[in-house]
Amino acid sequence: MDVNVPQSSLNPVCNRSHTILLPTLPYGYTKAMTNAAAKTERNGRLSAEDWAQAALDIIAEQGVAAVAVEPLARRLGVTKGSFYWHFPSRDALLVAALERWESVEQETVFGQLEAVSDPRNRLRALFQLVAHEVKPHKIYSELLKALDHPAVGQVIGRVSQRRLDYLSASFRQTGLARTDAQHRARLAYAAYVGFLQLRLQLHNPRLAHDEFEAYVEHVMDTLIPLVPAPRA
Amino acid sequence: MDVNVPQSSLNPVCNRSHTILLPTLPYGYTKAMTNAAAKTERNGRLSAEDWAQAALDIIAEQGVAAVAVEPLARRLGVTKGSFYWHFPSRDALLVAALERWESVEQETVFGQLEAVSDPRNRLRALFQLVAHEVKPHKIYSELLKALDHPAVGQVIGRVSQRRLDYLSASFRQTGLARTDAQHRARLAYAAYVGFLQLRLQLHNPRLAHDEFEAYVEHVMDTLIPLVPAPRA
DNA sequence: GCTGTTCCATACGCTTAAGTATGGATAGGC
DNA sequence: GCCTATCCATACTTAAGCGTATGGAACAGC
Repeated sequence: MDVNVPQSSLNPVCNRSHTILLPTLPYGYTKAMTNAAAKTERNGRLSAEDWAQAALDIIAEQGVAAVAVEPLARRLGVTKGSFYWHFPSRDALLVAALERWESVEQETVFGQLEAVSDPRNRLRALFQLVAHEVKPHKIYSELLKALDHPAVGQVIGRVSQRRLDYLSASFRQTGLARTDAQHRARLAYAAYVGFLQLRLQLHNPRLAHDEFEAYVEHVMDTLIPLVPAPRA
Repeated sequence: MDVNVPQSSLNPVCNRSHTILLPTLPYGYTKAMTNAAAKTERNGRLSAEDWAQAALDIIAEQGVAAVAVEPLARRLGVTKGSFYWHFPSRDALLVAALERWESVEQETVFGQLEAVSDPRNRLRALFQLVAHEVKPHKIYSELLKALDHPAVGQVIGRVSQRRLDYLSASFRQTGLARTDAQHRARLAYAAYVGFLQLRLQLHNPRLAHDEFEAYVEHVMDTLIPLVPAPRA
């Protein structure tokens, strides 16, 4: 019936290790990615982590809806017979991918800011970080679009709450009253989320570089309070 | 082969007029909706506008991806034989729905604010409007999630630009310099978009009413500039 | 070098949705 | 009352994608 030659007989290993290395790394998964790639380099087998990482790559590129078993299998150079050995269902893969993302999300965004002691400078550093590293927030942006899915909603809820708490604490340290700090944190975070949505596909005139820098400066000046009492 | 009784022989007209009236109106389409309902009441036929409106309803409820021909046909009490008489493809329906939305979007949000002359009060009224009427912005929020689709991107681009211009002009009238007004408009609009995303599914503790009002007040105090020179 | 576990290919059935073809129903003009 | 344009139902075909069943390849341990 099938006159096609099975592709595994054409290139047994090189194919999948090729397709796994091709896509640019979405972000801080370098360590885990190296492990996966090394594992894939050693032998042609895949692990559940490889599938979860591939799912995250697809999410970053095409959104949660694009996490489909057969396309992912093609991308990894295998068939879905492989997938259903590692996972019982497509939903289980999504959950695993979300867990993987949540576990490494912490240190990638907020971790490198703990060195800055002054809260105002820390907030400024955070704003600059967010403004210029778009790729890291691609997954988060796509997950926001898929909040309808219950598993996504739970993860996003936890992550957003942690980030809001972090922001709130930083604003509190700048001298704001507690409720003001909470409200300011909400406002800043909403601006962040909206920025993600509006930037990624709405950059038609593609905001000139200098103008964008001025915008970020304006945001920081507007949202980060001045010193409470200069104590001259 | 098919032992099922054709549903059209069960209730030839009542069915579709029933399903068309059941869903709560998403927002200001009452006039057009009444026309459609009346037309559907007169005879059992549908128009292209009925299909476009049904598509908008589905978008508001379940997002752009849920705009599918057969589910919509079931909802309207017809089969897809009807659809493909009015539209050549599913994509054409989407485009028609987007055009319909864009054409009525103007006056529903910004139209009722032209009475307020003072720019600060107008901005405050706008913020209050946006904060408390969530349903009208449901479609916009869903369209934001579907920016990948080119047709959606174009419409959202135009609408967002108009809104940004409106905001920018209002901020300009409060005394801000032109670039500051543009940046403030961007910031306010990003906060609006992020608010939409975070509110709809992220209201786990469901922000107490009073706390939410205080938040809105905080946002207005933060983003709306004070009078430039009180001229006492 | 044999065995059992691990991983994967192939082939299948099921479901949903897009689109096409064609004939039937209905309304309105005359 | 007939006739034509308008609107819709039915019955296909095609394409994806999820999930299952089963046999085969590859590797580890001994």
